[in-house]
Amino acid sequence: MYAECLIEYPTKKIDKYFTYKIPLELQGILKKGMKVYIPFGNKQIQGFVMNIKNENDNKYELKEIIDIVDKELILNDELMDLGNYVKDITLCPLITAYQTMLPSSLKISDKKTNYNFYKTFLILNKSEEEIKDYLEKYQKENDQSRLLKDLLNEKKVLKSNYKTYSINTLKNKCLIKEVKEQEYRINKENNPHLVKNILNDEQIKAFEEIKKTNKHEVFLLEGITGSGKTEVYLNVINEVIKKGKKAIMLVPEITLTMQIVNRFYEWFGDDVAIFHSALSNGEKYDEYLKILRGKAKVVVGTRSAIFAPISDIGAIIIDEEHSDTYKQENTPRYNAKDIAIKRGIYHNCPVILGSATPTLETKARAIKGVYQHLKLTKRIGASTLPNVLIVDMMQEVKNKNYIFSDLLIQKIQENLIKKHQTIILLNRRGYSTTINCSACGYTYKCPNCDITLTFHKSSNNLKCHYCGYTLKKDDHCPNCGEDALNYLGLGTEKVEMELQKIFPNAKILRMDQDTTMKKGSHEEIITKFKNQEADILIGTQMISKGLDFPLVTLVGIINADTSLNIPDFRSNEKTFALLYQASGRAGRSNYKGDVIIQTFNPDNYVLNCVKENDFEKFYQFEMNNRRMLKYPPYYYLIGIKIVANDYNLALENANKVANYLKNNILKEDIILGPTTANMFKFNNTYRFQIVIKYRFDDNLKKVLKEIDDIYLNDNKVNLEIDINPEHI
DNA sequence: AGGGCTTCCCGA
DNA sequence: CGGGAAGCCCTC
Repeated sequence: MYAECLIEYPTKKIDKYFTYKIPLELQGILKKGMKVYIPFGNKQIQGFVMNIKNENDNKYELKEIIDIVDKELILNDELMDLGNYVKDITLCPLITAYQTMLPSSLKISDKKTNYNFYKTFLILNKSEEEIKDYLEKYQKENDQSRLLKDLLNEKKVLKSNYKTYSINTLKNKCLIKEVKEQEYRINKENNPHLVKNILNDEQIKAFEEIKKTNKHEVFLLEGITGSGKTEVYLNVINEVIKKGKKAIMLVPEITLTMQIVNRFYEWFGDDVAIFHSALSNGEKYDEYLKILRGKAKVVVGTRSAIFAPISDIGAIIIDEEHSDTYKQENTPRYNAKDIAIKRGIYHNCPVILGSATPTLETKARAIKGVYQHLKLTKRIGASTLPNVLIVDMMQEVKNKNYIFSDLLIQKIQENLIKKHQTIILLNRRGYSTTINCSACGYTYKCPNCDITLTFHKSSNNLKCHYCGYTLKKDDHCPNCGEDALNYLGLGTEKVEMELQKIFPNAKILRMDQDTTMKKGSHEEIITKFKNQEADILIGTQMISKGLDFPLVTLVGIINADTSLNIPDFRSNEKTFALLYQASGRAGRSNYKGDVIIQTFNPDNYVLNCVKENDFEKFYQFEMNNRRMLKYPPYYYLIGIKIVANDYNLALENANKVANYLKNNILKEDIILGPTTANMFKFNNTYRFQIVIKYRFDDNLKKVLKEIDDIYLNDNKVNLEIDINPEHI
């Protein structure tokens, strides 16, 4: 017997099968879809079994498979096929597709404990009698005996309450062992107070439509912020479970979505498995096995959870479907929405895309009838949509208001008096975005990347937000030595300091990448704010998503222009979604909410659509732009990046690629570029970009593969092909 | 990917 | 002629 294997190295150069002999003792046990240890060249690596066959048509002597990595870890036929699909739509090496599906860790010893989603407990590993005997002989009163006595009384104790030394000693004597339990796990039994909210007529209608379907169908659940989409999901999944089937629910980012995850635990308790990249390898492995063994009926997770190895899928839900986190930005560059639909077809089950601000592609398909369009137009309960005001910062600057407008200050003041809470959004971290010298014009720039360094006052450092380069700031200009450094631009850190100056008694929290470095700090900040331990929360876009703070009645958006000015075809769409979502944080209870948008472009159409809370109007406007500029959903896009350490080499090859495309693809296809890519110089590599816009071209993928092959053996020039890119 | 083998270029 | 770097090729 022989096995055809893929090699663990993710390179297109060796993206082919290697045949190995299956030793007798593994025959019958080894299955396709398993990982194995194999000799390769002069070392031992991992392989992935694609096929098992009786005949060997190779002429040379074959090597033998050494062992199976994990007998339980095996990919089923659906997922084996899905790997080929991922390769086909993203042009990645096949092994990369399987590596994304399987938990990366294979060694259970890899487990990291004490991660915030889990707690580690200790239990006895011997009978109570044996422990009592041991204690009698031991005769000492210390941490070790205390631990054993506690265990006799309580059966299970928290590891963190005891000294590591005592634990290790007792573990070595095989008297105790460790078990890990999920911290957030709420069993149905322990939680009899589950409140199933009563659905309103729109929610019922949406739920009934989805429930009714007995075939694969894609639904767009378009519901304004606060309209109760989650309750619809919960009911759908409940129905799926009743039928003996299972469900996958994708969320954009789990740390920011714990409120939703907790709601899932309330409904489904132990039937829920969570899956996301912040889990340690050991934890991922555990959750994966739980799913594989059929112990999980609902998988909640981020992008890669779409590959969860469950059979009998009854529904796939993608919450906040417009979120760009569903597109993977490195190989394999897949979009979880495509995988969801592929799996939906396989399992003959509905796929539900939910959002208040769906992508234009999704909305257009819903309007065309490709997807079934369900709408939630009313906020649940007594809450109403907030009142949005636009403030012209051009006028404010004349009054020397560079950061906060008079109106925003006044509203914050009122809120402080009323003991209501305020959220301030600024989509840029750090203190100031640029430092320059007014004497000689010197600007601090990253030596590796083509951007200015952002100043972080708390650490007195200048940081590159691309590559992480850090530099200590000098007191004087490093170029001319003058004491003339200017701080330009604005970040969350500065907003926090300035606001504290204006309101010295207000309690202010800041949430951005710099304050959430530690695991669990997201949760900590959110919980503090929710418990009203602070009056004002300042943050970047991470505070705009899905959070529900009943007492927030004011949202201030500082410099709404930043995201409008990003040179990307989606910048309008992203801006609308960000501001609309942020606005949705205001007035989620009985109090009427206010949103203040500060901008230098008060007449901007997108901002005015936000002001009017009118997604429909925005949609019409932006569809028109996209049609005229030939962008999705009217045209498909392909992005090709040409990357090299040398500027000229990159440019030269970018031109070569463009020429090759011109000669080989349809005349109707549009080729843009080569131009410098978005992060033109990044980590000392130069990046050029070509964009293809096309409508119908069956031959295109073949041409892309050809180009890809040309650069296979070039180790100076790298190609990155992104099919249906999220950003260009 | 990574190791080994070949080639090629330059100083002596 | 020799050494070292760069390129090329192979791995079941």
